[in-house]
Amino acid sequence: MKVFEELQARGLLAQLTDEDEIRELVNNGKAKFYIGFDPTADSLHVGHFMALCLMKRLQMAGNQPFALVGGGTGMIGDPSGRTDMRTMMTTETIDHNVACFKEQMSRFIEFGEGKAMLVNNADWLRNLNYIEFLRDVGAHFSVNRMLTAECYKQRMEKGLSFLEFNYMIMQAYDFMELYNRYGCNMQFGGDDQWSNMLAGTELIRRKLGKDAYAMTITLLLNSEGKKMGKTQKGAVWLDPNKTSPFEFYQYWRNVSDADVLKCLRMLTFLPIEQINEMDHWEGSQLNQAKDILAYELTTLVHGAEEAGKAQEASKGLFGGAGSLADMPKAQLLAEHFADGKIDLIGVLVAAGLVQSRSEGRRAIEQGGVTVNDEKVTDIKTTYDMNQFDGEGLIVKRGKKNFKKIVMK
RNA sequence: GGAUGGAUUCCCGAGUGGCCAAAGGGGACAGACUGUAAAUCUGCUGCAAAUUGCUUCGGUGGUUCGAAUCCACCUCCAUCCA
Repeated sequence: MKVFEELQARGLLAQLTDEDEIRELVNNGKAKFYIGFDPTADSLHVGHFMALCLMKRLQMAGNQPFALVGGGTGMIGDPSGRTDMRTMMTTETIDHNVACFKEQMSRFIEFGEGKAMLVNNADWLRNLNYIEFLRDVGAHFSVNRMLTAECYKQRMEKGLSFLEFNYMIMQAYDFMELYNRYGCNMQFGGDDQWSNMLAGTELIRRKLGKDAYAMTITLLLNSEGKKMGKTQKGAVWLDPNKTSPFEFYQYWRNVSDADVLKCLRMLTFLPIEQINEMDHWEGSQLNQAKDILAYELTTLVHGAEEAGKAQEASKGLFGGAGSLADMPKAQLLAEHFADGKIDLIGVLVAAGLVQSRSEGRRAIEQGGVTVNDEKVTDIKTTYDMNQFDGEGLIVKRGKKNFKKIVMK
């Protein structure tokens, strides 16, 4: 199976400008394509991960990828798929985020001579001359047409600033710039980028009279139609300091039944045949599929060692077997104690298991807290300092939040 | 620049002088049931030294014994006119 068919079989492809042409180039390793990443935070997240995997797959098939970080477009903010305005970031923040992106990306993609290339659109966007740019590029865009683009629809309700309205033009200009500089004639990206990408192919056709292609990958939505990789606390990050390997593992371990196979297909590098086998799995057997998914993804992002630890810790806590050595820990300091004692609420707060003492009180009163597997319902329970010596205590809030508490 | 409507807790949204830490819904969290899933049911959802106290209804000042609610000014948003 060639790479294009592989992508198709995994359900990754959403929209294409010219299927035959793209298949031809991609399958023969002749494509030069780019994917853009706007530095909206100081770490990549799961959405970016899909795009990076796509890059990797295509690179393995001999194509040349360009990873474009948006040091310039980040100054504008993409209105696509948003109902509210993006907060404006300072140049310092953007540059910092760009640096973080670069570092994380180089762990997934091989950069270097003849391999993948990393470019930053700040290099050509930040110094544009307004008047020249308007005459040169702006003249080729019809506002009437832009307004009909899907990515602006939602914003027509809530309001759209002129700043953000220009985002599409910037992205189109990027595409043309990469075409001119490197002969890059393909752009891939998330499906929400479709109209921005089309703007690029059209600009290239009008300005240069050349053909360029665009292809989008399916957005990873869960069975409820929400973007995956987001939790209530925010995105699932690839940076281990923002989302620990254990949390990362748990996120995928907990996806709903309806989404496991889709995630395996779209996110992992397991052979498609092997995944199709799992299609017959039902009921509790699907639990195994979730374990495979979680392990595979954690390995890809954090390495086999961390994935193994996360898996062991999970089994220890949920399955009985396995090791508890690598479960999340929290340390208490002497200053947490008064007269050598600390109450349970204080422990919960200090360990970060609850946000406030009120929340801790509630959790205990509702029977949601266990210490070393024993339910504690008295909010006045206190502990001595020496109880946290050695192995310490395992404190659990709810079914899935726990920490091993030890003394510093 | 002009006219009108609006800003309430994580989100939507009720509340137009005291009975308001603020209805209802969603989400989140906890419990039961389960397979670390979904669905369902129950509880809970500002903070704390916790039958009490403190801080909160865009901002600042004012009226009042008392303000989310009334007044003034300001900021932001939407719609229409230019």
